[in-house]
Amino acid sequence: MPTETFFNLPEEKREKIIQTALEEFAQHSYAQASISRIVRRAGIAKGSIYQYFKDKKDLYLYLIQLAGEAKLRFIAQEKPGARQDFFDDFRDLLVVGARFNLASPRNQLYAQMASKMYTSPIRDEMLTKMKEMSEAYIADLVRAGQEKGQIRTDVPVELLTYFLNAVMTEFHRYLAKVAGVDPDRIVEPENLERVQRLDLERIFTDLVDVLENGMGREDARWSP
Amino acid sequence: MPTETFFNLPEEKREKIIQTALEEFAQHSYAQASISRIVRRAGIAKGSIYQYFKDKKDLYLYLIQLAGEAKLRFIAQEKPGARQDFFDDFRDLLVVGARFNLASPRNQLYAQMASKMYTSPIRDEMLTKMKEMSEAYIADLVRAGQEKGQIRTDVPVELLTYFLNAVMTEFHRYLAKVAGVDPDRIVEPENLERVQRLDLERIFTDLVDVLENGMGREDARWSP
Amino acid sequence: MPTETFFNLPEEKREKIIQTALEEFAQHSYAQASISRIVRRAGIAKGSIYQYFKDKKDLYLYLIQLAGEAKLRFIAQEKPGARQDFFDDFRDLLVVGARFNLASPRNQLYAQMASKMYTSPIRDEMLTKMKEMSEAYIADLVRAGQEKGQIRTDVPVELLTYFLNAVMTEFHRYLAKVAGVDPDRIVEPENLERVQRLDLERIFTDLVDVLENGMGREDARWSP
Amino acid sequence: MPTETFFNLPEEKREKIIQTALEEFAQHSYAQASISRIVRRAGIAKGSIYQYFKDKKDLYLYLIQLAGEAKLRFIAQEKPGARQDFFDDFRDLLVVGARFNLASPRNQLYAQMASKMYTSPIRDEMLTKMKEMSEAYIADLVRAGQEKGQIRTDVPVELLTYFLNAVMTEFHRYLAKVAGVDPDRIVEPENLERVQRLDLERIFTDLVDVLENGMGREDARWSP
DNA sequence: AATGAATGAGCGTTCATTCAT
DNA sequence: AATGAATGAACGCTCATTCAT
Repeated sequence: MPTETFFNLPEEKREKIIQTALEEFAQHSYAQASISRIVRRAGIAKGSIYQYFKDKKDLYLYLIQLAGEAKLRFIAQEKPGARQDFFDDFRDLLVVGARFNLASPRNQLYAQMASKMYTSPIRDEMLTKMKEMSEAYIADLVRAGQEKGQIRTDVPVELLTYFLNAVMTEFHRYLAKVAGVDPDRIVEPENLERVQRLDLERIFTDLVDVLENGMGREDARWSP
Repeated sequence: MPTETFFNLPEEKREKIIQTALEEFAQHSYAQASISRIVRRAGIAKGSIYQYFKDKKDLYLYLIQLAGEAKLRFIAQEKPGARQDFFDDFRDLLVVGARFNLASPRNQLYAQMASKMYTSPIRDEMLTKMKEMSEAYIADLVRAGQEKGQIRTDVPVELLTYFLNAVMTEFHRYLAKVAGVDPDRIVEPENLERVQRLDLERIFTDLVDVLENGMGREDARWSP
Repeated sequence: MPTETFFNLPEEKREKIIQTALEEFAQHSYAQASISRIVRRAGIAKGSIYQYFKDKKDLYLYLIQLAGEAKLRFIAQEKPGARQDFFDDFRDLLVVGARFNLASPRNQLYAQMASKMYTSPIRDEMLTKMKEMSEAYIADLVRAGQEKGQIRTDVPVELLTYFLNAVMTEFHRYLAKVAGVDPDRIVEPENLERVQRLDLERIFTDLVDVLENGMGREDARWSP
Repeated sequence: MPTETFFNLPEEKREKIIQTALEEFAQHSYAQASISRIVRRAGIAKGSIYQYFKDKKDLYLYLIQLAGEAKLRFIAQEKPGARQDFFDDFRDLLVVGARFNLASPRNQLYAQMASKMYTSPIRDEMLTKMKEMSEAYIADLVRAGQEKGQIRTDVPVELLTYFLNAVMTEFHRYLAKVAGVDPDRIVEPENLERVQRLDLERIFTDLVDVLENGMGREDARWSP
């Protein structure tokens, strides 16, 4: 995590550094990301970055953390309270997640950083914990859904959780695919716009419908 | 592709090189994978690797090709012919895929290499073709399933394809999870064994059941 | 061209680097010149040279530029203004050129770098321009000489230009020869001294006399 | 010099090796010339070249020697015996030299190899001797010319020798220039043709006329 | 606190040459 | 005699990190 020095920096400078670093790490893999490029583009001295962060890894982890926090904050704020129906809730989750990503270019960067969590070459306790938390959250939802009698109980909860996870993880690729956009260049404004123009409501509805029929309790399915 | 020289090498040496290179490239991203490390661990001279392969990229592509071939060969041999039912076929696909991965540590490496196909920083005709083929293969299956009246037609085929893709892509993570194993260390023999001890039949059956109910045609569902 | 960093270096260090690099590039062809050798002999870290110059080519071009500038500065300072007679002017050119080369070992290095201009494997705009300028300069002199009626017009101007060029290009070999010195080791102080002790005035006079009789207008020749 | 083994080779193979090596060394500087490329293009084993030549240098020197010999043989055969007039003789020398170069692509390669003699990075006794011989040859001609009263004696013989040398050395550049051809690509057939189409007779006549007036004895000049 | 010069291990790649067969 | 695999030093260059000011 950053040093005290970093937090004493004038807001603007701190922001510039974060923005630049986000762009760098979103665009490149951890190993390919270049500290030199970051300081050059942020207009600060090479040595300074090491006054703010212990090393490359430290900066990287901080960005992921920031991303996670931003996402959580957004969700806490935007997500309607839990409703009665699991699938409605899950749909809300997807909607809010997508809205987060599309809300601003910065959020797209956050989204990309957050997704690195799962494939990062860095072994780190914090990452592990975040990963576990997000998986546990889904698992809890599923379990609650089962208890409310909305989710079938004849397959293990882990399987269903994995299912939902897979769906969420790969979702942005689907959107990119449908929008005809390179999934790795989704941050670029024109690509972002294209995705925003999709009929997301419709897509979500279909998606959740598939899930509902696959995962829902027998008698809950296809009753008109 | 490798030089003639490489194929003239004694089996054992060739094998050592491939094994070492597979481990290196499976463990690291393309950019991070180190030729120096490979030769050091394979016990050959730095110059030698360049007698066998044009350059790093050449070696990398060869490994992916090897992986693809091995997988195809396995599938051709093990997969029962197409049956009447889409979901039975898809289940076969998963079963055979998983059996391939678990058949040997080498196959696990192959599987990891093959999966790089989708995220490789290398733009190469062969890779592109392989990727397209595998995506088209799933889409074709889905379309055929719809024609046979086994798959619902009220959601776009792309959505269903994406679904299946997500399931396949993330599947090995699920197995690792259930087996209580670090997904990135699945190659290690003891981890491999743990996964092998899972009741794969049961897992597959459940998984496909979920899919069948989510994706199948209305009247095909839940018929006892 | 060098980075700002380079110019911020303490004079002495900068000088050491330039001197070492000049020696390396003067002694070897571009391809054979070794950055490793330069840094070793200059006593700096390998990475440092890349803080000062973009790459090998950048360093090389800088040295040539330095050489060109030094020579021009010297000429501007030492050369008497144009006189009436072409051959007097050309003699001046030779005199000043030779004086430049012999003024210091450094200048000898400069002279060697400058001469690389003509045979460099590097295609570079600056080099091309310098080459063209120097060729055009001679051609202009010749044409002016013809207009003033001092140079014969019955042979093509290109032939005469080539003549003068050949004379200038090979001149330093002649001096070396007469001084009994290896032309490739002219930079070494003792060799330099030997050449400096030659009766240059006499040599120039003879040389220009030959040229004047060969190239001058008929009636201008041998008039006592 | 080559080993006995080399001379025992079938004519055709030996020829192939020489031709390929000539092309390589003519096209690249000594350091840039690549043994690997030579053996690849000559279709022989890497090790073989070292059965024929001690090392790269040995091969290189042999090629220069071959070139020198070929040129001498050509001259001995084609050059009219010494005539009365020095300048006629020198003109013959140029004519025969040019004819040699243009006689065949192979001769162009020889010519380029021979010219490397003067700028070679290799210090070798043979080279030194060849260089000295060719300089001495010119010097002898000049001295004889003076004795016959055809060359002025009021400037040192070395100066005149240097003059003629410069003229000969730089001559091919002049031809290339006039023919509008890159001097470094003169070997290529189309460029060779362009040079061949020049009015060489006229060029030689002009050139020697300039020399004659510049170097000839006073009373020999401009007598119609 | 900020600077930016210095460092040196490491990279992929090339090459002439050697050596076992 | 011929082969071609093996070698390893050397190259230009990059990089995260350190350190003196």
